[in-house]
This record gives sequence, C-alpha cells and structure tokens, in this order.
Amino acid sequence: MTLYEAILAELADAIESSISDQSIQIDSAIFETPPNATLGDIAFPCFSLAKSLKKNPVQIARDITNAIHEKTSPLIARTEAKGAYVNFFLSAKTVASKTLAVTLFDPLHEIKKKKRTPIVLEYVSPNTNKPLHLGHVRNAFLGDSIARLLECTGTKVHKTCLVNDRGIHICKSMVAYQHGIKGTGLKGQGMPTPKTENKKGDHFVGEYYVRFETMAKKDPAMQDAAAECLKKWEANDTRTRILWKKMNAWVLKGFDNTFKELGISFDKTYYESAIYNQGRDLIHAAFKKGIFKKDETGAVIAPLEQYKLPDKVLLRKDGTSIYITQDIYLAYTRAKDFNNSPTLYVVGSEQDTYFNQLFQILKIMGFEGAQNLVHVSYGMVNLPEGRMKSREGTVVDADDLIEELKGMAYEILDAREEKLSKKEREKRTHTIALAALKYYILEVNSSSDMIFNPKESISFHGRTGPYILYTYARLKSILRKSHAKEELLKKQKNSHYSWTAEKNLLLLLAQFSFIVEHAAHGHNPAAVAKYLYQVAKTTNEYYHENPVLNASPNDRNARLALVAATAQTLRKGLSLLGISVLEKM
RNA sequence: GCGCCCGUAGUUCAACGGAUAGAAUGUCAGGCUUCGAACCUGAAGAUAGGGGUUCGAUUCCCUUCGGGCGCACCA
Repeated sequence: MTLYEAILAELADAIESSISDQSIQIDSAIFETPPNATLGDIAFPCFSLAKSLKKNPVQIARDITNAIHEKTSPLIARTEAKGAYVNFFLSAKTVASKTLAVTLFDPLHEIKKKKRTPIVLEYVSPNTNKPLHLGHVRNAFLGDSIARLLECTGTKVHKTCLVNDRGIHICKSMVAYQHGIKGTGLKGQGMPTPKTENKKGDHFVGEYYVRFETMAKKDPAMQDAAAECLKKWEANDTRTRILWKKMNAWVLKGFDNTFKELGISFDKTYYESAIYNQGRDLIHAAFKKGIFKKDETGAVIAPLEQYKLPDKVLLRKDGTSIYITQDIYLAYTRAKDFNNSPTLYVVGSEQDTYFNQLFQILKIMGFEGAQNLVHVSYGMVNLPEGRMKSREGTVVDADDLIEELKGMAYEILDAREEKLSKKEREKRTHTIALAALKYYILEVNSSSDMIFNPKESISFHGRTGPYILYTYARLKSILRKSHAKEELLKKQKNSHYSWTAEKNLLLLLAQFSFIVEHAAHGHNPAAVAKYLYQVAKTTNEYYHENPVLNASPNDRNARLALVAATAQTLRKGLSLLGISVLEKM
C-alpha cells in the first residue's frame, strides 16, 4: 500500500465507522481531490452510498460530517459537508510526519518491494535506410520511460529492439549509392563514405534513399533495379551482401550515436535479416493442422472474419515469408529467450489492426503467451501542416532537433554572467535540451496524436522540462546555502507544520508513489509528467511567499526538510521520465 | 465502401460519469536593494451541431458535419 492509499484507507475507516450500516465497505478509489483547495484537502462523494443507504446523498454527507470529530483520527483536522460531498481537512502535522518520513528517505520504497513478473519490451524498431525522426523519438522516450516506471515498481524489464535491416527500402539506398558507378572493386575503393563526406552514417545513407526517390521519378528503371537488388540479396549474392553489410553498419553506428544522445539503450537487439525467413515452418505446421488456409492463388492466409478482423496473408503464393511471418517467429523466439515473459510492443496506433491480427493469429496457433501480449499503442506526431512525409522532406530529424535545442539552451546559458568550463557547459546544454524534449513529448497522453510545431513548440518557459529542472536547481541552491546536515533534516519529520502553504506541497508529495504505481500499471508516463509540473509549480508559489533561510529557527529547519523532500521527489520523478537533473543551471 | 481513433480558449495540452471544464503559451496589467525573474501575481478567453440515457454528460448511446489512420502477397 502506498502512502497516499494509507491516508485514503484511514479516511475510509472513519467514514465506515460513522455510518450505522456496518456492512458497507468504502472503496478508497472513489475519493477525489476537491476542485478548489479552499473546499478541503480530500473529498468523498456520497452519491454511491445513496442507493444502499436509501437516503439523499446531501443528507448522507451531512450525517457523516456530524459523526466524524477530531477524535476519530489524528489525520483529520475537521470535515465539512458541501452538497453531496464530505470534505476532509487534514492535519498538517500528521500529513507532514507521514510524508517526510517517506520522502526524505526513499519516496518509492514501498512500491519496489513487491515481487513482480518480468516483462519484455519491444520499442523503436527502426528501418536502416534513413536517420531517426521525431516519430522514433516519441517511441524511444515512451518505451524508455515505461521501462523505468516498471523497473521502479520492482519489475525486471528486458528492453528489446527489432531492427528492420532488410527489404526493398534498404535496396533503394544501395541502388542509389551504386548508381552511375561501375567497376569499383569489392571493397568499394574510391567510393564516398561517411568518413570522406564527414557525415553521420545514417544521414549519409539516408541521403541516398532520398536521391533514389528523386531519380525514380524520372527513371522508372530505378524501381526495377531495386527489385533486382532485393532478389540478389535474397539469393545471397556476395557483392550485394557486402555492400548491404557495409551500409547497414554505417547506419547502425549512426543510430548508436543518436540513442546515446537520447539516453536510450537496449538489452537485446533482434535483426530482421536474421529471422525474416524462419517463421515458415511454424506457418506450415499450423496449416497442416487446418488452422490456416490457402487462397485460390496458393498463398497461406489466416481467416480472421469470425474475429471481426481482415484476413491476413502469412506466406506469399511463392512460399516466401512476409513481415508478419517473422513477427510470429519472433514471438516464439522471444518467449524462449525470456522465459515466456509478458511482452509489451510499443508501436504506433497506425498498426492497431495489425497487432490485433498478430495477437489473434498467435492465439489460434496456440501460442502459450498470447494472452500476455500487449500493444502499447501511441498516437502519431504530426506537423502543423499535417503528417510528416519523408518524400516531401517534412520529417523532423532527431539529430537536428537535439542540436537546435542545445543551441537554444546554450544561448540562455551564455547570456548569464557565470563562467563555465567547456565540459560543464556541454553537460548543462545537453541536460536542458533533453529535458525540454522528453518532457514535451511525455507530457502528452501517449495514446493521443500530437502536433509538433518545430518553430513554436519547444520552449523553456512554463509547463516544460527546464522549468522543473530550474525549480530543482533553486531548491538545491537553498539547501547548499543553508549548510544544513542531511541527518538534521531527516529529524525534522515531526516538525510542527500548520501553514496551509506547506500542507499543499506535503499533500502532493504524499501522492508520489501512488501516482507512480498507477502510471507504471497503466504504461502512462504522462501522469508522472503532469504530477511533477504540479509539484514544481506549487514549490515555486511556496518559496516565493515563504522565506526558508531567513525564517525563525524552528520554521527554518522544518522548511529545509520540506525543501529537501521536494527536491528528492522531483529528482526521482524526473528520472522516471529519463530526465537528469542539474545541481546548478 | 467497411473498421478503428479524434473534434475542448487564438495555439498546444488536461479533466475515474461528479462540485465553478483546469494548465501552459500568446495578448493585456503588475512584481527583482528580498533564499536564482528559465520565477511570481492578476485580467480576458473554450466542450463542432442536433437528439437521447442519467440525480448529474467534455466523458456513455444515436445522428449530422469535419479531420486522421487502417482495410498490401510493403516493412
């Protein structure tokens, strides 16, 4: 049980003991936060009791309020009935001692003690023909944050990536690269490389992909050349394979750099080229059992009409495999690799139908873990003018975006008096830039589409990552100037907090583990992001009004403890979003 | 055509079926001799239209209009 749940449970007990019908159980989930802090700290709506008690909910609220008094629980300072609501005003002192006892030490201690089943996560899964773009960035941040959330609840997460490193799209880059150059040796002496062009490998290859598209518009033979290249690749043609390997290596090296910049890592990477051909036996076996059918052309299909899904082709009429063939195979492989752990696929919502098909097919094939596969579907990132289209050059490149944000952070840092070492300046610009981007993306509910306006969207003011970083840095600054010992602050948990300003912040801090657990369970980093903004905003309001260092000695220590607890919560919460903090900024 | 998703301040985002629909940004008006102004205070500003269900609807159902995404022997 988290701290906040314990508080709610205590209120639920108080309500239960105040009503005559002892058989009624109060579910703590129905407590609410009043729309306005002046109404109370926690609200209990009485509508649900109206039926069982056969009374007007307004009257019930009045009765409960009359029956609860200060002796009922040390947590409750007073109660007020307002309409059908019982509004609880909590004792600041009790909330403070409960909250600080937890947050000053380890805010998430309670929830990480539970033993939970390990989980496999698949995310990002890029193609190796062009650089990563904003869509991949959303995917990467979501997957990474979901992994962090699950990990902090005590769940072991195996982060996996499926690299789509073969197919016609890669062949297009290869064809464009070779175009017009005949007779070069196997090692490609004299050909441009990322090194000779001084370009990141994925950008280098991506340019050839773009070049292919422009050339193909004028010369239809290019498409045939790409198809020919794919055939050769599948036939294991040496020259083709060597070039493919070389270009893939460039791209993957580029990806590594970008992932490193983004702070993303994987435990295991699967390559499509290594598995794409291996699902056929599974399909054949299932076909023999009569689970799948052949259509009139001879292709193997999964009939899914009874599940209200479109039928799905599993093997081409020539017997070769397609994308889903390997995904089926991968499900079995991964189950073996990770001991049948439940699997989360973090993939865009445009593939909702595809994953319904995949999971249904695995189910009818009798795949053991089929019930434990979840498509974590996230919305598209659109531009103000619509969808990002690589052919029209409207994609937002991940590397460019990071550089632009770093530039903005640098300008602000540069405008300050403080002289920084090169290393420190780089650390700060990077941290601030990534905080802005991660917060901007994670703060939106993941299932929603979002619009990204490159010119206006990212700012460092208001509801942003840098705002929260800034709040943290100021808190740390206060703590530094106080010269207070940590041990001293930890003793402050029993201080007398009686001011409403502190209580707002304390109540928020009390909710931290509660919020985190729900966010982890719901695969929903946005809940944490929103919460952290609330904490930062409340903190700013608080120390703007209430001096800490210049307060009376008793208040000073109590307030310093609150500052320490808040900083701790912000740091921990940000880390769940993959955002690092700065002690100074 | 069939299926899924979405229409909330100028803009970008919130709101377990619950109290006066919240923020941010932009606009306007204020606040640095005061722990860091990447901050704080205040003002104006919104549920696409029409029906229903409910004590109560931004939320659920029907419908109209407007967007997006699927319905590949592409990956």
